[in-house]
Amino acid sequence: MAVYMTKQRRLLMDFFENHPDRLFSAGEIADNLTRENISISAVYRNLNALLEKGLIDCVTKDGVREKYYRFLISEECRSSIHLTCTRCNRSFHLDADKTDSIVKSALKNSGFSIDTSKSVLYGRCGKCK
Amino acid sequence: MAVYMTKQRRLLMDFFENHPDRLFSAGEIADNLTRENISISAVYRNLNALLEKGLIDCVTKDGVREKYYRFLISEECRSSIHLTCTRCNRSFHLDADKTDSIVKSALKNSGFSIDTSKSVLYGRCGKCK
DNA sequence: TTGCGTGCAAAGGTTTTGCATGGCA
DNA sequence: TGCCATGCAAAACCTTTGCACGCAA
Repeated sequence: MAVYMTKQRRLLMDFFENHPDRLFSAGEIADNLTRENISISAVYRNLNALLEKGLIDCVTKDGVREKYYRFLISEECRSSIHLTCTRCNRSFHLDADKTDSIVKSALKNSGFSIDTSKSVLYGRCGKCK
Repeated sequence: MAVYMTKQRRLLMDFFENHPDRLFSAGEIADNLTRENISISAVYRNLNALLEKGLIDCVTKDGVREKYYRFLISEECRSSIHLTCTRCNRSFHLDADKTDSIVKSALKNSGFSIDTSKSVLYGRCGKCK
């Protein structure tokens, strides 16, 4: 299936590239792009397209109904457990070796294999404490 | 504020007591109780009441809009990071000292203080592998 | 009897979808 | 030109809320 690079998809990808360290809901993204002529349905369709391609990922926040999206750039991003600040929505990463030791420990103790790309730990970052 | 033990609240508490190790969405709970005469709004209102009393907790699953609820029995349940199987929805716990070492490590490295009650790691349990 | 909890239906907010049109390759 | 993506509006989905009635204490 061919994929066209439309103005709207470009806008969305630029947006993510310019904000690599935060989570955004579809509504927030749309708000940020209102001046640029993109409909809310195009935002959602492109988010889902980028999700399928693995360029972004999607998490949910506790007690909040919206889904939140985030750009996946680095290998670190894909292989480490995310820390997300419940106040400012910024994302951090647990050390790779710390992540690794958690994964191994869960596997050894209860046979549970953690999917790091789906796992988010919530709390407060240093600035928002 | 007085609290009445109605038939519906009894049903819900019994349901959680009989399924201590899994996550359920409000819809799933309602489906399980269809024979018992309980409305979906009573399910939601009781879930929120139990939440406030701290008898259950509520987490979100990655990329899924529904909220998931779970019975909180033990101290371990409250103080350790949860592992949840994305296939069967069963819940496990990371060791208390493992949890502790993650929390300390995140704090030391990036000043991030993890809220364990809000944090869930996803993956596959031993049986669902 | 008091007032909390219920069922029902409607409203709320987020996300998806159908359809005709627009625009990339 | 072919067909993917868009915009719009409507639908779908999960959750909350208003209201009158029922029922626990």
